[in-house]
Amino acid sequence: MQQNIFRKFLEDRGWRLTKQRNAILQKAFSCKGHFDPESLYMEMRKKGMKASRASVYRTLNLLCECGLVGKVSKTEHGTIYEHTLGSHHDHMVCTDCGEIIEFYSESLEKLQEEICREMDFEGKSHILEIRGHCRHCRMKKNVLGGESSNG
Amino acid sequence: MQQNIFRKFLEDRGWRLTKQRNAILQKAFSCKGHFDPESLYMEMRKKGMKASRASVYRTLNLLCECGLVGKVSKTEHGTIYEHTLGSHHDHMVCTDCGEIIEFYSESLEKLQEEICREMDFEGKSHILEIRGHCRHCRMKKNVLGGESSNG
DNA sequence: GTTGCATTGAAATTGAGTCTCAATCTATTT
DNA sequence: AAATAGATTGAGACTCAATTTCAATGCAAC
Repeated sequence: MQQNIFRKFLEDRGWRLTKQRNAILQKAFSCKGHFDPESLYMEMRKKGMKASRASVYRTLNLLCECGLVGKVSKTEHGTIYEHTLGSHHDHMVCTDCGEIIEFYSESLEKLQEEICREMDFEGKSHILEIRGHCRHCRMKKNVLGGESSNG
Repeated sequence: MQQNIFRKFLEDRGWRLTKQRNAILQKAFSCKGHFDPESLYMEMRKKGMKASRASVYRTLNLLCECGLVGKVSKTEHGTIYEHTLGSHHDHMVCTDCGEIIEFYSESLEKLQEEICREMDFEGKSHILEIRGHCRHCRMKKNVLGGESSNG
């Protein structure tokens, strides 16, 4: 369980799992998929869980270090995080509605390993973001635009 | 040539290819590989090409829109750009020395297209960043650390 | 030359993220 | 229980990339 992992990570450094750190951890893991520090901070305030903005950022960095959460991507409006207890996956981002779709492809992973070998690069991790349009937005566009391409 | 592409892009909108915009375009394309707005701005100042910071950022956004340059990644120290007249490629980033190595794999492109088809996602572009250690840094580490693993 | 925009640059502003530092907490020792 | 030591916190200051503002300027068309 993530709490124990985090506690161990902290104790190894002579640090403690404080109320605030635990609250932030819980909140981060209560999010369905992805989250950003600012929203997390705001939601915690709303729900009366007290932790300062500084603590949120500090703790998220710690959680990154111990691998419990990861940075998905940096947008205009800050860093997007996700919790990474599940298996590794990549992302498709709909540039219309912002939806983030997770996917995983064994072949893709294997292929990247192979490429790294070929290039004599020691790959440790990767971020793949495919940008485009999700089915939902494509359909919406067809309805609104009414473009019936003859081709 | 990039100047004509940019001019056309601007004229389509009733805008002009001004001295500043052209200077920024030239400077961006004179960079070998990757560049960031701040360095570009500073180098332009040094060489006496006058354009304000605002114009640099504004023009880079325009160049992005018309596809002549692209954002490679967002780092702690700002956005990294590249000019994209060459063919598409992906990046390996050495987390030790920061070197960015470009690579291209037809199979990788094909595989991604296939995955998009499977997921019913209309992929328009992608950003793949493999993070790890370049050969150079790996060798340096071996020399310094002297870790002769017996395994 | 005047009208109408586009453009520019200096400076102000925004906003994410980090840092500072005095106050507080917690475990341990005496 | 008091003292000690170090970790932790939060408010707010700060940094820095990037954007916005706005008055001044440029440029084309009439």
